[in-house]
Amino acid sequence: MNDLPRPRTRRKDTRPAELLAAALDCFVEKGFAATRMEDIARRAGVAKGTFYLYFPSKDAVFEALVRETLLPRIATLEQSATMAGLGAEAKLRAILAMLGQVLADPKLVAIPKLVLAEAGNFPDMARFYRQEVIARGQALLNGLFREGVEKGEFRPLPDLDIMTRLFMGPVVLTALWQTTFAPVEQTPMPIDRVLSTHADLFLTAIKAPTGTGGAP
Amino acid sequence: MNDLPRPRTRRKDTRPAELLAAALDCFVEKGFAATRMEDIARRAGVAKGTFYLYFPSKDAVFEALVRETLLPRIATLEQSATMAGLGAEAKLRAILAMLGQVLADPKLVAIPKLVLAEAGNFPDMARFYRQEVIARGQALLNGLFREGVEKGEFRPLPDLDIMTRLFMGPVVLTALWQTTFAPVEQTPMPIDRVLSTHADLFLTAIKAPTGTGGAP
Amino acid sequence: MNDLPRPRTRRKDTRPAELLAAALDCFVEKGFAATRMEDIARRAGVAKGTFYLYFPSKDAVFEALVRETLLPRIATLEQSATMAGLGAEAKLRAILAMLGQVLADPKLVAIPKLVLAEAGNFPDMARFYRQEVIARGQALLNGLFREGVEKGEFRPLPDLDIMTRLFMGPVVLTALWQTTFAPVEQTPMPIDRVLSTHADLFLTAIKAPTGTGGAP
Amino acid sequence: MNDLPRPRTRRKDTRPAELLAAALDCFVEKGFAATRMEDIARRAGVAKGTFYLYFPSKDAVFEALVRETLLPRIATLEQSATMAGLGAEAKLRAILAMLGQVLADPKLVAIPKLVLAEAGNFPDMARFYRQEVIARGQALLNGLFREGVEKGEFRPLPDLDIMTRLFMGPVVLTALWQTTFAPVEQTPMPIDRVLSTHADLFLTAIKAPTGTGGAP
DNA sequence: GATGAATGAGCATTCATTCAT
DNA sequence: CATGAATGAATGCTCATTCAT
Repeated sequence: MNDLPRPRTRRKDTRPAELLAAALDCFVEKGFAATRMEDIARRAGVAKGTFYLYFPSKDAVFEALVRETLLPRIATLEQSATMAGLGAEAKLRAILAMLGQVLADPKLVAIPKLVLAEAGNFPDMARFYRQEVIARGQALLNGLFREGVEKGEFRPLPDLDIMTRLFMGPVVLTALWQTTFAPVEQTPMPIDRVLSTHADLFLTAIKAPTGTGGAP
Repeated sequence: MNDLPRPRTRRKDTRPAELLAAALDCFVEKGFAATRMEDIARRAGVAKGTFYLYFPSKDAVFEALVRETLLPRIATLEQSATMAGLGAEAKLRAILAMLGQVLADPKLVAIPKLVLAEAGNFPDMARFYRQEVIARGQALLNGLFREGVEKGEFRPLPDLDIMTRLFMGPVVLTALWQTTFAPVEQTPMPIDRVLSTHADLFLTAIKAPTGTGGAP
Repeated sequence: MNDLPRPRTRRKDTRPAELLAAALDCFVEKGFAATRMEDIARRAGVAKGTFYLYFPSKDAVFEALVRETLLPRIATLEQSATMAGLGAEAKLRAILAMLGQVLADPKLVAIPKLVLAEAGNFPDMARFYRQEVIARGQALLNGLFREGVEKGEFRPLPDLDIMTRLFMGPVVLTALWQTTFAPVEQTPMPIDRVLSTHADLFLTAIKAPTGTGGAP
Repeated sequence: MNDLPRPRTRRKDTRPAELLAAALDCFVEKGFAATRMEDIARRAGVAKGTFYLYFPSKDAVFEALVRETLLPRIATLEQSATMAGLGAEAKLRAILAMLGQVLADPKLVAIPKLVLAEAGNFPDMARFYRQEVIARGQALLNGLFREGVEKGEFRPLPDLDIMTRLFMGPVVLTALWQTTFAPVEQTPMPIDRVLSTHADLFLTAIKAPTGTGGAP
């Protein structure tokens, strides 16, 4: 059909990103295993062989995808946690708001899901994700909870790790929902309301009793 | 040749279950795509061809697996919710305890994860899971929350669906953790403590204020 | 064309030999690298996949070919050398005659040539050939030369290894000729005459002077 | 980027030779099939595309290699045979000495071996080699044997072609050894001793009986 | 001339599925 | 019923060759 041999455009520098984007699209649609190299190539508008000029194997594409896409995101999150103005509560709410934005972007949510789905076949990547993404997120949140407790914002919290997990639970559930059922759903999940309700409930439960104010 | 005379037990009736069990084992270990029919057959102790006497295709095995394994579990959960003695709180705690037991069994948690991972390739199954598992679970929990509110146990809850999601968040997170990182982890997650802390926090936040004022 | 789906004959035991024969044919015709698995399969009258039921890889076919075909031949040679009746000369002539028969069979000569051609890409096989074929041949011939010297048949021979090489030289040349140029040649090389002339010349040169001295 | 300004020496004339040299290196190391155009190009210090400015295809490189490298060598040999001073024996020994030098150079021996290995895939080249190299060598040697017989140096030799082959046998064997097993061998073959012993034996066998002449 | 990014036909290998026994 | 040898479409990857720069 496409008789014209396609201009064979030369753009060594932008190619990797284009290819990763195409790969992500495919992985999101069909999963890693069901995606053929040719799918990715075609979607990127190049020939099959071109892919191998930039990535040595199908696995490598996946790893690059995780590395390139997740790391910057985490860094952003860490920075924003530091800069935030005042209380731990405010910071937690800010983080939840940010996560809400991530959750709204199907492509971004897709990557963690891919990692989960393929963890068994890519143990190295699971480890990488565990250490570079989850561990850093945990440290960030643990720190905020500790800060809140120390400043008297929160009541004493016996196990920070558990708090972190409970805090992230609804985020994870929402992420999964978005990637799995949202396409088939008629009424979309109101991400922001879920997360803000979560913040309200969760903070209510851990906040130090306010003006418990015994009078003299 | 046939050293062990392998009684070739005519157990046409138990076969499907055995095959499904073998399939589950394989899927859990290597994922759906990476599991070969031969793996399943060998694990079940039958020949490759035998499989096709009971299931028409690899996909069919997967679907049967989900159907057969999840439905009974849900039924159990629904029943237990009905029978439970008294308050909504008690029922919610009981459900959480049950889920804790499910979470402790790697095989059981594996199935939802498989569904998630393969939802893209098996839209029918995703729909099935959405309707038969999730929807029913949602209805169950929504009912309990409504009951709690009506009986005055809980304070007014504007959006029951959201409550249900927040309630399930930590359960989902734990499930994912168990199937994905637990194998690589040195210190296991204390499922029960996570869930009981969750119950405490969550219920604290939604319970109706107790000593409401009391007049002298 | 072949609409009838071919009876899918079952013959697990004869297959490997058939496949090796087909592979040898192909390798002889086109060399190892230029032979496609499909060529071999088609020539053996099976489907491509069937090959992998019996050999794990293309390389493995080659190795099996060398092992299966050469070893028995060497064993035969060794035995015949032992049994031979009397003098070293007679045994050497007998060996040459045997080799002449091998040389007349294009398939048999083809294997050593393949080994030579692919030695660079299959160092293991080169080593195997060096040790199992050449070393054993050398030992055999060295022994015969030593025997001849000790019995007074031959004059003292300072370096047996060199004798062995000189003895084998014309055999090797002939082998190469057969596999390389014979197909393109109009007048075939008279193998037997070459070898018998070789025997005459070579033995003339190493035989102990007969009428040793004797004074009148 | 282009750190070394690589003078881009306009040496259009020396290029082909350089490329052939690089190609030979590669072919020797890995064989024809396993050598990639990129290997050759890199070794020659040029870009892949540059190769195609000088040779139309990979096959062409091979053919050029054989043509360019072998022909001069043969010419040298022919000349030296003519010029040599006196007897046929001396000339034969001289030729053997020359061949010994060729045999000591791995690169030179590699070419005939490549021809042998690829004869099946390059019938034209095989024919070329047969006619331009082998036939001329045969003619040369046949001539020397005839000369020796006519001059009474050698005893009558019924079939000169066969003599030539027997004469070349050990040379061929040595060549093969050098290219195939020498790299893996601990004790190298003493080429010169093999060839000089060969000369001694062979000439002993064909020389006319010397002054057998008992006087009356 | 020289480059090297791009191409796509080609090949080894895998695996779900079939069917003669 | 059960088997497992046979099948062949499908897929990841390679590499000779082209051509815009």
